[in-house]
Amino acid sequence: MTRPPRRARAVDVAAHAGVSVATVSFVVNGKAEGRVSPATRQRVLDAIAALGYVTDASARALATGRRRQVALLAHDMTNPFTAQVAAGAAAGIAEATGGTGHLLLLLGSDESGPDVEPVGAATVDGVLINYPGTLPAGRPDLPVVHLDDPAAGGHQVSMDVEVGARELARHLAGLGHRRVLHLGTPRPWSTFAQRRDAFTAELLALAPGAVVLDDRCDIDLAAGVQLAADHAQRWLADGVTAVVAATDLQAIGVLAGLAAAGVPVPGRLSVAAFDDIPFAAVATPPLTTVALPARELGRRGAVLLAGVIAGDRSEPGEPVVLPARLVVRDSTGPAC
Amino acid sequence: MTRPPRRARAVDVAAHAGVSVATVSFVVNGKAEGRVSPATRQRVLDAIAALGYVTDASARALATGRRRQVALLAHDMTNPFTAQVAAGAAAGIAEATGGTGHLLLLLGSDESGPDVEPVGAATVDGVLINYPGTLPAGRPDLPVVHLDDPAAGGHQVSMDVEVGARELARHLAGLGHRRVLHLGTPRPWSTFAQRRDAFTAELLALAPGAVVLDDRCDIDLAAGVQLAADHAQRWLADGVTAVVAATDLQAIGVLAGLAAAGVPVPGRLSVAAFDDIPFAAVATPPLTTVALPARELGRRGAVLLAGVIAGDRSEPGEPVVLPARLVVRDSTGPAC
DNA sequence: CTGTTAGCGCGTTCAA
DNA sequence: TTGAACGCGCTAACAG
Repeated sequence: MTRPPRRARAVDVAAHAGVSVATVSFVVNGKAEGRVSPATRQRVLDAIAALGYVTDASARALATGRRRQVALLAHDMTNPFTAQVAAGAAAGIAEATGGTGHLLLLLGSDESGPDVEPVGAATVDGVLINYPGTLPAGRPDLPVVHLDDPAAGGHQVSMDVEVGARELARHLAGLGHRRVLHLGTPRPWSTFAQRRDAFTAELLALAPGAVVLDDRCDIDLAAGVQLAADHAQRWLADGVTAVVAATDLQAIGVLAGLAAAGVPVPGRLSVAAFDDIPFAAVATPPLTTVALPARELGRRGAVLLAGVIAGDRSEPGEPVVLPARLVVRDSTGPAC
Repeated sequence: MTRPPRRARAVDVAAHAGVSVATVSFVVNGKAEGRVSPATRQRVLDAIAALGYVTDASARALATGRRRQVALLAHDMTNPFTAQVAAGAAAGIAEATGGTGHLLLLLGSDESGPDVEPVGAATVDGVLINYPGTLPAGRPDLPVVHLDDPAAGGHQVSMDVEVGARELARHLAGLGHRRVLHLGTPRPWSTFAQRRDAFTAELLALAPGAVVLDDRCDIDLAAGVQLAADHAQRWLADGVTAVVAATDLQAIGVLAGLAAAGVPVPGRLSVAAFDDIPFAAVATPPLTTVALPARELGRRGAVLLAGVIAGDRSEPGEPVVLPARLVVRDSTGPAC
């Protein structure tokens, strides 16, 4: 058993400061108040600095039962939206624990979906879930916060996707669009169903004769490009004047595919989507999209999770719903 | 001290199977061969399944000295290139440890830079570094692998950025460009310096009278847009016919800024860069860029790190250098 | 082939 | 105000 060379341990600090390990523990954990004299405390602090002592996370976890780690489960962190959620979650964790404390652990950085084994192994105190999957059994009461999954029970923070979808429907209806293609995804996420349903309902309400057709492709650039290249002519033949994608990534791909196919946007076809990732603003043409606060989603989720872990609120309160709003840019125009 | 309700422990499994904890430990860790009879082994396996037992990661880490976690230090995983590196690293870790084992821990998901505290706290067995920063003291011999940092010592995997840069120089020189603007970054990364120097050297070698001007901006879309909007006219006035950015992100921003300013690309100005993130292919016009294998960089780095941790090779061998190649698309054309 | 037992480093109760 | 001692769950010598 090769073991890394010894770092300073609490015993060493204790010896160096001429106190017991208990005292060291107290000052390290901020429980010195009324238990350790200021002078002693300082001696311990000096010893810690001198020895470069850092509490061993594993030992502490074993002793306290808290890992100081939380996981963010997502299916693909290569997706800009997910990356923003993660960045927000990291910020939220730092914020909620005072910087020093829990840290963020990303699983499933790939399309293959998260490896949830660590969750079962009690590597984490809680989980932020941003994909519809199942947790490993064996940890039934692990604190969990669902992100952007309105259908999930329990603690959750989501976004007012419906409001945004309706705003988009109004925008398009006002532009005269009556036949729009909705580009969904093969993934059964409740948020996507919600986007589609709210959009459709509002469009039909505003324009009774309107028709919403359906198509779908994976959430990635290449899939969008391919789909548009293959289906653009059919869409046009079907009388479609606008396509609404579930995500910006798909829409940006579609934009590229349409450009390659020589279909003018928004001249011949309007394109809109959801998310407002940074690339949406620099697409050609700049993409009209329902801006979803990804970063804030992650941040709020992390703060909520930290609260649940700390025991602030064990009962799932009102789900947190973040605002979404339509950002009109140049990819949408009057129906032709 | 509130403690989560008890999950099954090794003792429970042992009791359930009518064996000792040692036996349980052996079968759990795959060391049953020649020590535990197949029948006993099966009994233990059944007990594990029945009880839903999962080894506690903290306890195991404390006992073995290995955390089964590695960290990837990066400054912003919101950057598509970084995200790919991370995805590759996750795959590499899984590959090197047989899937069940080390997991990836991302730090510094933000622009603020990584929070290296966990490294000091011995939360990880090794570190993958993708930014020029310092590790916390106190862990002098922690296994480290540098990614895309040719100037770093020790174990490292990088990319043949120089070859790519020279190829780009040849491409541009062949197109008649003699005055090109190099768009660098404020960050002192050795890889960026290398990109610039190799490009410049080759261009001057091919076209003795050529001039490479300098400008710089942060590695993000908005910075590129802003810079182009502000400086495009000056660049043109200076006789610049091509701009080479250190990263695709900057270039894509520049493309958008140029479009807004009404400067035709590649008609009036050619634009090229490094990385080949997925968005480069769908930019308008599609971006000519030096493709850098981000995913493979992460994967190889992880595999190498796993090897170092396992003790396969403690001496930094030949640095791994991955190939880079120029991908010519439509953003570059003849100098005007 | 299987069981016993001593740590791993830290947190915390209890006694001093 | 401080120190001694036990337990967290697991691994791995060492006995048997």
